[in-house]
Amino acid sequence: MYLKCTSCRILHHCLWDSLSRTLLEGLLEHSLVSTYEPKEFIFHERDEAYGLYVLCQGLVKLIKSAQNNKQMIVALVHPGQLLGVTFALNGGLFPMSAQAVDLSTVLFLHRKHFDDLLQRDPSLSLLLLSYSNEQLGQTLNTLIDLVALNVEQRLAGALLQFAESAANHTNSGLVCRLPLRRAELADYIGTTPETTMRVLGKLKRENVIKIERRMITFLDIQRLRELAHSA
Amino acid sequence: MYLKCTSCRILHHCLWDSLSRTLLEGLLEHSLVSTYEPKEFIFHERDEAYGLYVLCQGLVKLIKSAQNNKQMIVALVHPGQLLGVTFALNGGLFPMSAQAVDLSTVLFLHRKHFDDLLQRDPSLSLLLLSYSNEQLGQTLNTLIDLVALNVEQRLAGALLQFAESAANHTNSGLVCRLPLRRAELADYIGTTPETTMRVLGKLKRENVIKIERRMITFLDIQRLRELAHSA
DNA sequence: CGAGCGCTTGAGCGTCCTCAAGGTTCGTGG
DNA sequence: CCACGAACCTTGAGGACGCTCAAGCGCTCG
Repeated sequence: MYLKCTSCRILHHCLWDSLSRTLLEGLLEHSLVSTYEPKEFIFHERDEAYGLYVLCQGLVKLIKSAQNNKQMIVALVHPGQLLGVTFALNGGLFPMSAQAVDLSTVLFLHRKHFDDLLQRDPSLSLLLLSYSNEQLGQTLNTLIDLVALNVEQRLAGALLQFAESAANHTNSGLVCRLPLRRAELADYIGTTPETTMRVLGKLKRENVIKIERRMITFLDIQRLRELAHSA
Repeated sequence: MYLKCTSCRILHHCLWDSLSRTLLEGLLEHSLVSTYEPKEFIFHERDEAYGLYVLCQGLVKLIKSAQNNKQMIVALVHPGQLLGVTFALNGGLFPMSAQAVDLSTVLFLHRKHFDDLLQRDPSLSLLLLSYSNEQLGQTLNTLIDLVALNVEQRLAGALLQFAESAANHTNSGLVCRLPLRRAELADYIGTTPETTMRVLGKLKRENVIKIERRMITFLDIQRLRELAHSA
């Protein structure tokens, strides 16, 4: 289900701010848009990287799997961000899979058009380089958190991320929709659903958070920060 | 202690194979060389990245630290490889520290000269991009190993790396020098020195390896592969 | 209204960490 | 050349954190 996307506004923001107008329009002209249902894969680990993906709407998780049917959510991708960074250039393979969490609209640019753009504006590759480095830095943070922090600290950290990205104030505190299900949350912080539940339960009992369905209320965000950062 | 390095041969290999001769010579002309004793730092986490580093001789570890004086060896850098990838371009901060393991010779290229090179040959940035992606892929592998594998599997994997990179055949099996001390080995596979010792002891008792001082003999490398890959 | 999936909680146990102590190697200076 | 201290290596005992397996409940959607 491919459509031309000439009216997509998301590209005018975020990463692409520093690009020239001609580049942006070239991107809009040659790229293809498709939508993905929740749990649908955009690409799989070890797929050949035929091009570049940009998320327009929705939420996508990047996951890496191991043999023993364990997996880890390596990153969450928000609208305006790239998927699969630039493995497309190597003609290489994706090191992880991309799977829609919510209904998502994704823009795809084939490698050949991408190469054209790079020819026209060499500064594009520098932008991508800084993006790739950003990704690397994020992954290193995930890595060190995994060895140095316990589950409660990691969970607190993840919840704080959600709070910062999409929370609304109400009279009882910050409120936002949990973007991930319990099992996904577990994969995100590198633990099991059961352990995630137990720690969530502890936070609820201590009146740090409140959860109803997919909505989470941050009753004591200061306490949550203490839990995330201290020993 | 800076010296001009016009005779360094290492740059003619490895990463730089695909660069033009003029670029290579520009690199040799403008870069500075210094040597580092074991345990000496080349740069620290959160340092401003003033330029690019290339390892000519020796061995360097990239480490990331957490509050609770835990740390993790994020990568080992061998001669011909880059340190700190290209955080230099952002004018950003290093996300990890670089510390010499063995006596090491390191080439430094200031950002301003690096920018000149990028101007002259835009394909350089693509090369760096693929290098950065390679790093990211490696880090993702470390990450998934950490959540999906136990200590024995990770240790077996690390030992196999050493065997592949620098082993000599003898009549009793493959032999090589362990590049890391016990505590470093522990930081490399994300555990404690004590646990590392216990698993090493188990492997010795089972006649999979033999260790004397810093020399390790691989008595049954096939068994080691089984331990690394299976559940 | 029923089936399936997601959520929640419990019991038991295994892996790995912590703390502690003793032995060995290495470097340095007398 | 030897002696000493420091860093490193090695092993033990004990315990905590988080995983596994299992079961019941609730929501949601066909």
